Amino acid sequence: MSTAAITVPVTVAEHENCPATSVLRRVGDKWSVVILSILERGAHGFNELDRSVEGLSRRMLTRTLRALEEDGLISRTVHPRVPPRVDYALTDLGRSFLEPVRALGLWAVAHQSDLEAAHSR
Amino acid sequence: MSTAAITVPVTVAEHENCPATSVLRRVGDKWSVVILSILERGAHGFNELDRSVEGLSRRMLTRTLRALEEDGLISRTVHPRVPPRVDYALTDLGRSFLEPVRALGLWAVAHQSDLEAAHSR
DNA sequence: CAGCATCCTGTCCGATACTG
DNA sequence: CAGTATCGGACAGGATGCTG
Repeated sequence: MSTAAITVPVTVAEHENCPATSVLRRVGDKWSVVILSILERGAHGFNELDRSVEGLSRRMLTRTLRALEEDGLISRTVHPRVPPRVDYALTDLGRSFLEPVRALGLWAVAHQSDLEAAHSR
Repeated sequence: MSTAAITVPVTVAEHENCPATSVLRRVGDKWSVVILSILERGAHGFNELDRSVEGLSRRMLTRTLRALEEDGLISRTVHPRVPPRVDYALTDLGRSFLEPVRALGLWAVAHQSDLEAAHSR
C-alpha cells in the first residue's frame, strides 16, 4: 500500500507489510467503527453493547472486541464478582484512531449527493 | 453508523443507510486504495495497472475498477482503435476522497509502534 | 453475565481458460 | 489489448445451543 510505486510494481510483501493495510481493513469491517463510536461515549459491558446494536450477533461482538483489543484500540477490564462484569473502554490510541475515521465519515456525508448521483447510472 | 445512539439502539437500517458505511467498506477492500493511489499519478490503461500491482488478478482488477467507477471515484475512457485502449483516471471526487484516506494512512504510520506493541501480546 | 463451540450461507478473491 | 466465464478455497458473519 505504498504511496510510491508506479513504474515499480507494488509487491505482495509491500502490501501485506504496510502498516496502513491492516488499519484500512479494520476500518472496513462491519462493526468495528460502530463499537468504537459507542465506546467513545463511555465504558460499557458486553451485554450492554450487544443490546445497543441491533443486528449484531454475540459471536461477531466477541470477535470484534477481541480484534480491537489486540490492536490496542480498546481495553478489557474484568471485575471479579458474581455475576461477572467486564467493561470495555476506548484507549487513548482508540480515541486518536477515531479522528481520521471521523474525517472519512464527514467526507462521506459531505459528498453524499455526488456518490448517489454516480451510483444512479 | 450513526455517531449518536447509545441508549437508543443502533438499527440495521441506520447502519445500512448511513452514507459512511459504504465508504468505509470501500476503504477496507483489498485493492481500491492501491489502485486509486496509482491513478493519482496519472491515467493508466488496464494492462498497465495489471502489471503495476503484483498479486492483483485481472479478475479483481476488473471488479475493483467497476466498483470505483460506480462510486464516481474514477473515470473510464474507451478509445476506439485497434488494439483497443481504455484509460482509467481519477475524478475530482476520487482525488478529494484520497485526502481523508491519506489521513488514515498517516495515522497508521504515526502509530505503527503502538500497534505493534499492542499486537505483541 | 459473558462468553465459546458448532453449523451454515454468502461473499471475497485467486487460478485458469476463453473472447471481440 | 481489455476484458468475461467458471471453478474452488478461504473467510466473514448470522443462528443456535451450551458453559463457568
